[in-house]
Amino acid sequence: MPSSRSPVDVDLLFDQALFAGLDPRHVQEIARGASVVEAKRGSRILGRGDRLEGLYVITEGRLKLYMLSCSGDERVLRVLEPGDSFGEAIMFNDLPSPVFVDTLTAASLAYFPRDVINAALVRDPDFTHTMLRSMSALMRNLITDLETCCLQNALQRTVSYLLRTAGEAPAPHDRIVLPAAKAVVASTLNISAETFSRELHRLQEQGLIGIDKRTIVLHDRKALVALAEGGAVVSMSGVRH
Amino acid sequence: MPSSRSPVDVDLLFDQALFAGLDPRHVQEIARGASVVEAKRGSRILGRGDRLEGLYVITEGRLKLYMLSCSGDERVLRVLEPGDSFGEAIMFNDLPSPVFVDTLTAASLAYFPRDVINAALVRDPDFTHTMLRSMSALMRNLITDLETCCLQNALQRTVSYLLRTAGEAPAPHDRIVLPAAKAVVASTLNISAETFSRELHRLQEQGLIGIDKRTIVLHDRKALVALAEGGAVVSMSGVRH
DNA sequence: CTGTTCACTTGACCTGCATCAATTTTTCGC
DNA sequence: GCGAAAAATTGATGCAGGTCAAGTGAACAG
Repeated sequence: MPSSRSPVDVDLLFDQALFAGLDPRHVQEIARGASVVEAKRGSRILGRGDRLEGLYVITEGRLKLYMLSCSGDERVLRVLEPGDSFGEAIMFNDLPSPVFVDTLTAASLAYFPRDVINAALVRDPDFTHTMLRSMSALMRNLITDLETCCLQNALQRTVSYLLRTAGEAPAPHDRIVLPAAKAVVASTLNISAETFSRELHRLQEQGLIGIDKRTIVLHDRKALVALAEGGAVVSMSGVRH
Repeated sequence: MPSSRSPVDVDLLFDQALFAGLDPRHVQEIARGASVVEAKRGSRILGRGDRLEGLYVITEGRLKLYMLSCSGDERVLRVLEPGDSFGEAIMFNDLPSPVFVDTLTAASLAYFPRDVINAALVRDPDFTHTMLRSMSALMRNLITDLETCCLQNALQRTVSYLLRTAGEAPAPHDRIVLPAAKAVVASTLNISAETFSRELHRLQEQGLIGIDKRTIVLHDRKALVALAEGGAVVSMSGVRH
């Protein structure tokens, strides 16, 4: 694994969710024990079966966190972006990783050894809470994933994804840029790239969205919400056939 | 929700995973803030959308943690048994619950208000670590669930479940008793009760397992492992047809 | 013991989506 | 700007597993 001992830029850490709002002196202390990892596009950062003695926070670039079936097909769980972290679960219970993490683009990560994290947990109750909240959010996401992939059909999954992605920011946006190739996003939704493409274009035909490469514009939120909840399209001109 | 202010039996708590190995005085302190909840079979303990100001530890009985699709079909995520807990994720990030929890049998639970947990976290770093490890284990389970339901077919899911359930104890056993009705277990595996039944009986025909009501005996671990990994049955007499 | 209800099994059928295959479009190195 | 590789689209086909339906066995109240 490409690694470096160059110190972590403390200012950079303040921006990251895990450290936001903490006592600057504590963050400084944590930063002292961290190191920077630079990786070029397509590198494996973590493999199934690997053990991990710390956790990573992404400061730049994009990675995919995924599983492989024995027959070799890949299921992407999540596209990781700056501010996201991974490795908590593996680090805390000291078991081999069940997932792979590869870079999708050149990326730079901050690595925090277990001891540094543990020391910070003892030192700073705020950090403990942030960590617990962060892990709670991850669990919630996993549950949403399960819900998506067990209780919804391909159309609903596609629409839910669009709404979720659009609605995340404090101010919900109507313009989405897919964080990766359509095939990767499709895998996240546990559908084939072909089906994903078909569903998107069906939505476009119905006038509910606009597609331009990886940018998608929502034209009719109300109708989309109805679709996600299992209703048929009623509004506007489109009819499901 | 049925509730009671009767004090929690401290000795009972020592047995629970979340409190095992902790300083008895700290456990005592936690117990002081807890209350007992008794519920009869079929009660709703937690509903989707509910907020939760604490977490539950099961001391007796069995519960199902599940989701509902908008069309009303149910997907059981986990059957909870004594020693298991739920509510952490909801409590820590203070968002409405995405899941339901109902009792499958009469049950008794210990309820720990958020403040009690928070105080314990500040007081006792060991508890913090236990909590983090426990949440890590939950995340790992969710990932396993996703893996099961996205990357394996019905046969593999069935076999994986049998092996997982049999292998859990420190000493792996060959005799499994299903924790609930077959339909509930099937839902856990995200397959229909009918398919689950068919797969089990196919395994029986091949001599790999024995079925007696809710008790299942593994006859040929090696062959089962091979099946779970996607290979065909080679050993013994059985041939997949 | 008897009727009723629930759990489970088994068969027949059907559909949503994966898969395969063939283009077309976009991206990107040079 | 050109050519090759990667990404995306679109059509045709097949099948795993869901659904429906009927039947059997087990559990349980009275």
